Amino acid sequence: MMDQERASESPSTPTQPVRSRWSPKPEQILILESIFNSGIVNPPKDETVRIRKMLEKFGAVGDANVFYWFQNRRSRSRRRQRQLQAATAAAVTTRGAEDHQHVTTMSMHHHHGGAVSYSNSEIALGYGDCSNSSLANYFQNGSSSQLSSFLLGLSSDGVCESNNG
Amino acid sequence: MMDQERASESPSTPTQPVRSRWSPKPEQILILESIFNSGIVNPPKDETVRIRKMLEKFGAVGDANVFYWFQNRRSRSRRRQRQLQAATAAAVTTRGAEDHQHVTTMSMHHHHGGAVSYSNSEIALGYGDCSNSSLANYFQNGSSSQLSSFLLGLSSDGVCESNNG
DNA sequence: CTAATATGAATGAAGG
DNA sequence: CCTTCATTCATATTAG
Repeated sequence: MMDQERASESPSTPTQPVRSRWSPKPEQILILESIFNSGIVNPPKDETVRIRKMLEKFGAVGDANVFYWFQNRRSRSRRRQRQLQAATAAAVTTRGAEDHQHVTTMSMHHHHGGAVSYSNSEIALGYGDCSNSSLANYFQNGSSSQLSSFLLGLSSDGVCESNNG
Repeated sequence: MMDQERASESPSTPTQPVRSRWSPKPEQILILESIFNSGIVNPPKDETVRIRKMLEKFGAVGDANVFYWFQNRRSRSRRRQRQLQAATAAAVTTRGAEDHQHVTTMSMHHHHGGAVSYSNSEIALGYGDCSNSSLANYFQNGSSSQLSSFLLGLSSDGVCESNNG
């Protein structure tokens, strides 16, 4: 379908284990999530290329990888959102029943979904991006200064910022 | 993929350790496997919800859990069959070659062949479903009558049935 | 205690 | 956009 490109790690390098699929580096993940949280959830082709070039500084990556990443990100963020809303609704519905409540709602074989305007609505919710486990201490060693530069250039809309006084 | 409802046991009960991930009860496993062996290996959303509701009678479970279960089931059933097939093929191919060949199972990213509907074709092979160890004696105590009702309602297509004289 | 295994969950990639 | 598949990660359980 949308055969954009292919990012091939160098399988010829025995120094690193061959990966059949792209594994985004922590820095790359940070960049991608930052962009996504900045409101750019569906970057056009041009933007995708720019992003890819940025990511390439931290490891091999192709336009397709970036494209897939955003596509999956959108899809899964939406799914989470729907699930949470459904769960909340169900919780309200089940008032009075102390027994089991069924958290129904899940998007599966429901062919056709309907074009929706996915703007920066569901973003900035704290389902865990900033305090991303090992990601935190990863940069404690000061591995990449370029990353910091990039991150600082982003609009701090809902982007990870320490609210520590 | 989609989010999961984190169906946890009651963390308030110190008698049992909290489970970070869903652990299907024996009855639930029986139901799931029965459904799977009935030919429903990829239940649509509606069916998934129904299944989840059924499972909920035996313990907390979410749609996502059911979805994951079927996904993993399909994937692993296939993988095992593929592995067996590969082993057989290799055995035939290596006739005359005294060299030692170890079933490396390396498939690479060689997208699927074309099979879509996995009905009761690969099922009924004896990798252990019916004679499911502890599952058998579990129900010897007559824990759930509802389960029996359900199991009897299934089409005995290739489902576990005692082939006694 | 550590290694191996089983399996629930997460994610990259692809098809439609 | 949606679903689905293959692979991988994480953890629970079991074997040594």
